[in-house]
Amino acid sequence: MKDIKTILAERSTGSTITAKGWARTKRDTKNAIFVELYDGSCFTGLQCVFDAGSMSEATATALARTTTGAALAVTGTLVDSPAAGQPVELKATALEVIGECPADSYPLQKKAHSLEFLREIAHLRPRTNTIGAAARMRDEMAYAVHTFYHDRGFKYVHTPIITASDCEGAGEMFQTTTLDLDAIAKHGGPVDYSKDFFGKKAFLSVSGQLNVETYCMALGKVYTFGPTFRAENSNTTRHLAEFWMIEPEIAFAELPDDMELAEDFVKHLLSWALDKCSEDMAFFEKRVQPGLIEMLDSVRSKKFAHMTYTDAVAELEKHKDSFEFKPFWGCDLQTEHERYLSETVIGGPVIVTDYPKELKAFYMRLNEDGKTVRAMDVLVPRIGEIIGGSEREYRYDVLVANMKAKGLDPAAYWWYLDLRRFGSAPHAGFGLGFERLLRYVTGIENIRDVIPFPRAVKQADF
RNA sequence: UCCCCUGUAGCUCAGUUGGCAGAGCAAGUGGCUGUUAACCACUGGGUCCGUGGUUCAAAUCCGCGCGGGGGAGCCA
Repeated sequence: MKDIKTILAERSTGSTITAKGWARTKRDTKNAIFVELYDGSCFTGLQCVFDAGSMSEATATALARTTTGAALAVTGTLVDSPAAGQPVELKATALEVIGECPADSYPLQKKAHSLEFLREIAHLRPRTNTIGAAARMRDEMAYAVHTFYHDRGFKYVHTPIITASDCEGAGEMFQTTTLDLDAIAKHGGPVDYSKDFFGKKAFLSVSGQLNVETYCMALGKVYTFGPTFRAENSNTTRHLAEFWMIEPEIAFAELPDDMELAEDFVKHLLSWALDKCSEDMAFFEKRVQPGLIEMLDSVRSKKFAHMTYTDAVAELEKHKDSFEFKPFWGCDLQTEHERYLSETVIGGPVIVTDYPKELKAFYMRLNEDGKTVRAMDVLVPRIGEIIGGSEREYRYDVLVANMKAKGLDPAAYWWYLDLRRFGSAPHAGFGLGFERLLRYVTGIENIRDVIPFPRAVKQADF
């Protein structure tokens, strides 16, 4: 059996085919009944036409049971469509209702639903145009990620999801345990983690970076792409408690190499979306965010601007009246600052580099000035920060000093420090939030609508 | 964690100064010479989020609770 994407692509008119899928809509006229069949293989459905005058009684009965959402098998002849709207259609001769879908209780109707409502029926929402298209785009973008790195000789490394070290202090962590918390609560005594599964405290990973650096120092060019967990109490359209992150790491590389990789990567992903997902992208353009395609197209053809943090702050200080938080050297760039830089100052993507060391993580390479580190953030219009990365500190003594300055115990990072003791080399990498990329590409505002089952504060249903 | 908005039919929302619960879409029925989120007509459909209070009278005003959304912070 061919899926609808194949049927529509082949257009083998005159052939007899059976298509299986679900009814999106049924439209009645006196002489003909139209059923739009979709199977998820592509955005467009297959129009099935039933001749009211010549259909069998069995088909008429099945048609009466056909409602929005019903699972169907339709057999007929593929013909050129006499009407506008679709090049071919299925002139149906037989219809089987595989699974009924009672119209009076089925939550999805042939009308537009709000994304808020659809979140409450996450098990049914992939059947809608918007969420279905987002799901196909998610698949394509994941494939594009692997294609990009594989074609460049990067090795895909699976870093652990469970970790016993508070890696980079990148955020609040979820603790994992097999201890009986109810029993411990009854006793009221201190918790003995030596009796826990790993013999010590364990958490879900907030980043694969530290682990992937070990393989970077062995395989040269590596990346991770996996789930990441942050237990932060944040309730926004761009945060999840469980999200997917891509983290490449390249050996014998410095910050300019890292920036070049990030730019190539973003452009590869945008090109993939625009060139290979045009049908779904056309839907996002039409129904989700008009202007989306032109905006993405301009980004992929434009050289990313570069700017140091110091220059960025100087630029922001010229317009300080337009900000709630007044910018000054040493301040963390607020969302309003980031968007102003990319949207107003540059009018496109901009990479901001060389941030004050106090603002960034311990593993970033210290500059000669002793005040800034070789960090980079890629800022894009509408979204703000989409990539954060840096050249890593590969000098043992400087790294240890950085850790101490940030109140970290070097002994806890003994294996990470070993990378600097044995054959250390400059290396760099970055992290890209996969769902943030999907927000950017699809135009869907809320991050909870670009992941099948969102996990956020007080939200772990389905 | 902080600030703001919001909760009324299956969905999206209106509801005036506190005075009989409304519309569009969806559903059901009928019509329509090929429809494209079809169209036209009719019909059915309500714990006004919950709870306590003010009042002759509360969807409407007040307190508390719960849910949803947006923004900030944190970050990817």
